[in-house]
Amino acid sequence: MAKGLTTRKDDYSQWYLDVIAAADLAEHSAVKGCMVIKPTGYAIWEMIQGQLDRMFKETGHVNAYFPLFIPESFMHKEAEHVEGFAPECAVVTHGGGKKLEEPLFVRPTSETIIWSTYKNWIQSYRDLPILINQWANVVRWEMRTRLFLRTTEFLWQEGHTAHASAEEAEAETLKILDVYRRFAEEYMATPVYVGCKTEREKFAGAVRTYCIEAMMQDCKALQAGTSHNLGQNFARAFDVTFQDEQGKLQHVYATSWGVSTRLVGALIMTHSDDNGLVLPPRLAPLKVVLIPIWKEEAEMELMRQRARDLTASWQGRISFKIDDRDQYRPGYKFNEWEKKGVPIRIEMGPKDVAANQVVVVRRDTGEKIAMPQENLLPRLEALLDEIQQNLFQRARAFRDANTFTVDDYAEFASRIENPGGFFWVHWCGSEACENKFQESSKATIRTIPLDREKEAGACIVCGAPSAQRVLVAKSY
RNA sequence: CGGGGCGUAGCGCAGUCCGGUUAGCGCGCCUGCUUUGGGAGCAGGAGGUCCUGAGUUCGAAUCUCAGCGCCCCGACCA
Repeated sequence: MAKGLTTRKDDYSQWYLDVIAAADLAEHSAVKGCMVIKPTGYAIWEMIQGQLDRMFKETGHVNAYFPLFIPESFMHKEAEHVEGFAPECAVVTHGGGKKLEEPLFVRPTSETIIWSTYKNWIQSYRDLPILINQWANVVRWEMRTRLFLRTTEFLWQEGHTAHASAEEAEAETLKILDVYRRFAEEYMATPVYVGCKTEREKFAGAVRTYCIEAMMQDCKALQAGTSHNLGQNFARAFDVTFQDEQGKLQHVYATSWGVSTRLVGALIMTHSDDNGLVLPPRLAPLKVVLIPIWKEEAEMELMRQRARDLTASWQGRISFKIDDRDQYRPGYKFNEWEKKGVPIRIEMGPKDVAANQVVVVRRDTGEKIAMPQENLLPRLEALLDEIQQNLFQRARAFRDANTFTVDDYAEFASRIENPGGFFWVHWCGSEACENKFQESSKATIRTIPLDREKEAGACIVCGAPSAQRVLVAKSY
């Protein structure tokens, strides 16, 4: 293997794959389009899961689990849904050596199996709301796959809620959108734009789809999470009704929302550099690695002991590791932990022990800081916070520097190709004009923003009146 | 499904055009010694259905035919 990684400048896609290999996150499996998530990569997913799970529970949700298999007839009950998903589904036709009476779809998403179940759970407004999340795997037979960003099978969470009114469902959809935004910004240190998808881009079967969109270091957009207001579509398809307080029978209102292992890909492409993975401290499974250094064998046990003494009080307070392997030299270890994205490395050799200090190295900047050994833990915790903030600010500065406001179509078409980036443009709302964006460069409307000031203008394509700008970019 | 490329050791590759000793190189791995503050050095060693099948030939990694698989570029997508 080459000593260094492919650089982002030379070949961004190859760099992405190199980072995954160097950090030992995942590899291709024997099954086409499916990946093996290795322990180091899975640990990151567990950090993501842990925090999101807390946030879901704080907002009143509970976890449950529904089957992997969905009877074919269920898939066909919601017209738009089946049209959108059927072409990319895996279907089981045989079981126990016999052909099945009815084929079973491997879930591409669980709306249908869940709403067929909710039918039995809901009779009265008193049964509502239902606020359920499930952690699961799903399968979508994609034509082209990329590790973490798009694999045939992937891990995700999907929330499926049931409500008594359209207003309540909309409030839930937006509440989760805000959970996703907070998670992206405060934990992933990834700034996102929040907004609404166009009719063309919305989820198959939804009334409205909201999303968070992030910018990767190649200036392409990545949809990092979606929250759908499903209206009464699935309740109608599965005939799920409830009696309201007036005794009137109504169809139930629904939402669904999800984020996936794609977030690991987002993390990689937001922060990592040409030396490997860079992880935001809050999602780093391992936050500190301590590398004792010795010259002679006699020093080895001494330095190991000093390392254990130094960290004795850290147990249970911070995730750390002492790398005292004797078969590798310090330089090798420095490099290895850099590739793996550990936020803080501590070097401690005989010179440091003599000076009663350690050398602390930041992964985000490479800066080396001498720190006294006394009271080290609080200093490290403060530094982790600082790294977390720095990564967020760095990512936001990058995104802002590559986001442009444009009012002329020719200028847009030229600049989306080179240098690329995010573009705020006026759009009249017609699908014809929406398709036009794609002609120039495969760019699409990523989102109709929620949190930006409205501003009247003229559609950049046709000149018709526009009430606000939308975000256009090339995407993953 | 269209266009391109590739299957040789765990990984990356050379050898294939023009058939011929025991199939080679780098990394990694194992053993030993010397090393250890930014990817160590030396010595020894282990590891191969050359993608599969059939054919041509005295002889096939190499030539022929068929098949399988994977990767990259497009259309589909979290």
